[in-house]
Amino acid sequence: MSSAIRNRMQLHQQNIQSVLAEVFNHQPISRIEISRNLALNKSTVSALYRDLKEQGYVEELGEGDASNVGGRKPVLLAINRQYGYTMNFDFGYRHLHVMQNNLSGDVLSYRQINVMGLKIEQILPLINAELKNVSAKDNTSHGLLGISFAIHGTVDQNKVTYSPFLAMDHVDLADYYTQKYQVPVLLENEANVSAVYERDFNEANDQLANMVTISIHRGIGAGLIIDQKLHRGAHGEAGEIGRSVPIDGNWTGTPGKVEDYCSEDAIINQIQYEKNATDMTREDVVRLFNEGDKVTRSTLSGFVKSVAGIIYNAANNFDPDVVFLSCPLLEALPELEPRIARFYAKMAPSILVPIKQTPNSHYATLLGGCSLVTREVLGMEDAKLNFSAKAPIQ
Amino acid sequence: MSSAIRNRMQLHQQNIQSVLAEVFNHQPISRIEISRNLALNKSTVSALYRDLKEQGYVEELGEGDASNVGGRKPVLLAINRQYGYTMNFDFGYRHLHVMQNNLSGDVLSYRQINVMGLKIEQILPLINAELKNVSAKDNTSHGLLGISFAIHGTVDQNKVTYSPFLAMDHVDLADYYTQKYQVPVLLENEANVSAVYERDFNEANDQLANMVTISIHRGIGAGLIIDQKLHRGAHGEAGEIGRSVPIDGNWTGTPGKVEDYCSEDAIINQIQYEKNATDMTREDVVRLFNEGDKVTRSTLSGFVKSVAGIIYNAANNFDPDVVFLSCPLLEALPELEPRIARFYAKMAPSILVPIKQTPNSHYATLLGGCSLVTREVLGMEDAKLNFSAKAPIQ
DNA sequence: TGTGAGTTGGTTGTTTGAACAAACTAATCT
DNA sequence: AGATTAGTTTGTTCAAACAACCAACTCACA
Repeated sequence: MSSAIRNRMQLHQQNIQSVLAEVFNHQPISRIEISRNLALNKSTVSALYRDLKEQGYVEELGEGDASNVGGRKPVLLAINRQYGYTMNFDFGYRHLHVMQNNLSGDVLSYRQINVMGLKIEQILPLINAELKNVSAKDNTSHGLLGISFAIHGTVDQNKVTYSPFLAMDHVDLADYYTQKYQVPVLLENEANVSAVYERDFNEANDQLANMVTISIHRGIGAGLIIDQKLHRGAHGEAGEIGRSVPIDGNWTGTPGKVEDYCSEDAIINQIQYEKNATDMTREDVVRLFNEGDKVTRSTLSGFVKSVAGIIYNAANNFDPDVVFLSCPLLEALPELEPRIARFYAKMAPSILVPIKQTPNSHYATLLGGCSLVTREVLGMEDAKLNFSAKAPIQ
Repeated sequence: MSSAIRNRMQLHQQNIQSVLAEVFNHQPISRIEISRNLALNKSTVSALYRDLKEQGYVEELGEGDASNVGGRKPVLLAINRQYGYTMNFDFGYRHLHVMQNNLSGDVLSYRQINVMGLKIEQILPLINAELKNVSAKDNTSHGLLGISFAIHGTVDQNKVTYSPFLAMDHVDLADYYTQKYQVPVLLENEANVSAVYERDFNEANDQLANMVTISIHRGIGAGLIIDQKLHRGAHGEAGEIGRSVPIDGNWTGTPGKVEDYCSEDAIINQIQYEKNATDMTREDVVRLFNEGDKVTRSTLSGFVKSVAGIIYNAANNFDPDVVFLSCPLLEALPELEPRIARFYAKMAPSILVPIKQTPNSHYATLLGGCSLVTREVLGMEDAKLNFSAKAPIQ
């Protein structure tokens, strides 16, 4: 309760934020419309907007259309796309994904950089070069505003606490880049930013309070949106569903984890093993499947059942409005999705949570990071921001 | 964002609520202390308190001690214990538990009524008699303020959606008692109210934002406190962990659920089966265990391992600050708890979530219901209320 | 033991400032 | 011209902040 607003000054600050959120979510929008949406007097909105404009976050786009029964044309307001930009990174297994976004979340540039087999010490110079390169071309008023990193592992207190595929616990990314650029730097788990993406960039989810994004890459993790907020847990480990063990009444010793049976890695390894092959990739699996290879087909049948079970368990644990799957393998084999849905439907007794795919999972990851760091830049961590509303390019 | 405070009237209302919450949480408390806690001017607090007093929720208890360096004695304020009372029920398997509480959550009376084998139609008259009886003895100013029911099943929209042990989907308790008494009537899942109990009645949990209460009775369910709020899920089914299925890569047909292996019922049935007995109760199991019966000991060893696994999975899913166990069987056999903790510690790689027992689970259930309905009476659903702060009985 | 300085709790009357309301200007339509 | 809508200006409102006060206590010192 100590964060609740109590006096007029705090009320004023919050109302400024509300106006900014309205501009963000409904741009281009007129003052009078904001006034109606927020139930604030139009003169109040005008005053609040003046303050915002002094900060530089917003700008006038020109006049809109007048109502068809006469009346003055409204002046359309929008987020200032020339204010600055954020840089958002995703440490993939094979590629470092890099995205540059403006304050409104529009994609300014996107690049993949091959980092296969590189150590973090070798990747850092590539990141620095990227930042330098973008900075040189920049002509915004405030330049770099913030940086986000999506981590395939767990993050606590803005530090990597577990990173199975890329050793990086000896490098403090947040500290390093905050020192270097004096801007907010944010690390977040990859499943978590995917979940944030669905909340903030997908207009279809506007009214949904609870969402689970199940990310199946080299490991398995879930990003949890609960009551419109990202639930990180006490130590940033909420949604680590890949570590779950079976409870079947008769286990001895250390039981196997979900991840051991149905991560993308586990599936590829199993097929590899049964086919006596080495160095197989996802593309090999997709090819084998499409060629009708029996071993691959049967392994992926098991995968389908397991994923259905994982969805069922997640639905029982969190009871979300919707479950998203973020899985490149499933993206490449879209025919598996209805089979997963069928298996899931068989298990669930009454309530069926809709299952949807998050297309282009790397893009989603980067945009989720963009949302988080943009919020930090604007000081709007808890506001409802809809990044899918795009003002027309001028 | 439409629920955010925007104008002075709403601000005023919220500040009144804040003062009420301060009185509730720190009673007996003086105006000046509230002023300091809320960072509101003392004259403002005085004015807000005057409003509250008109409503009747608060009262003056008399003067407190002056500071030891001199100064006027403070006037101590507290929740008006004579304002009214709430009635809180828990449908146990063998007993209907009934508790009467005042506005501050103090227990005014508690009774168990044998309902073994009765149908809901036969239980309703018993509830009505109880309400009438309490009402006759009452001398508060506003009498009955609200009613809560703890349900061993799922609840959505204040209606029972699933109730395995007591058929009650044909009775609308909320509708019936709201009509009859014109007060708020609240139904809630038993694990959920247990979780609310830990949040609101256990001072030790004051700073903890995330808690999981695992309730192992005839079934298994979890109550989730996430970010200090009860997470019910989209359909009131969050935390139904008893329905989880094992993901082990090779299941066929319908897999068994957690509940089938390690609910109290499952354990009793298994021992019963292996000993060729009938109609065993928890007390029989406890006796057999204490007598050193081999079958019972070995079955409970399996139970211990399963519970450890359930805790581990819950910790991975929700990453809470603490896990509570609410289980009469474990309460009766306290020596099992350290064994559960040991097994859990073996599974968890790094972060160990503390495990605690909720003693006297029926009491906890009733008090959790009391908290929820009291909040509704006061219109303070989302405030942080600490029911463990008790003013001295006058 | 009595008095006065210092301290704290609480009230009263005044000021402040952000939201509001009304009257205004501006710009469109029919 | 009259109706309608967008936005500004000017003055009002009212809840919180403030300042000055009263009430009631402690303690030191005579």
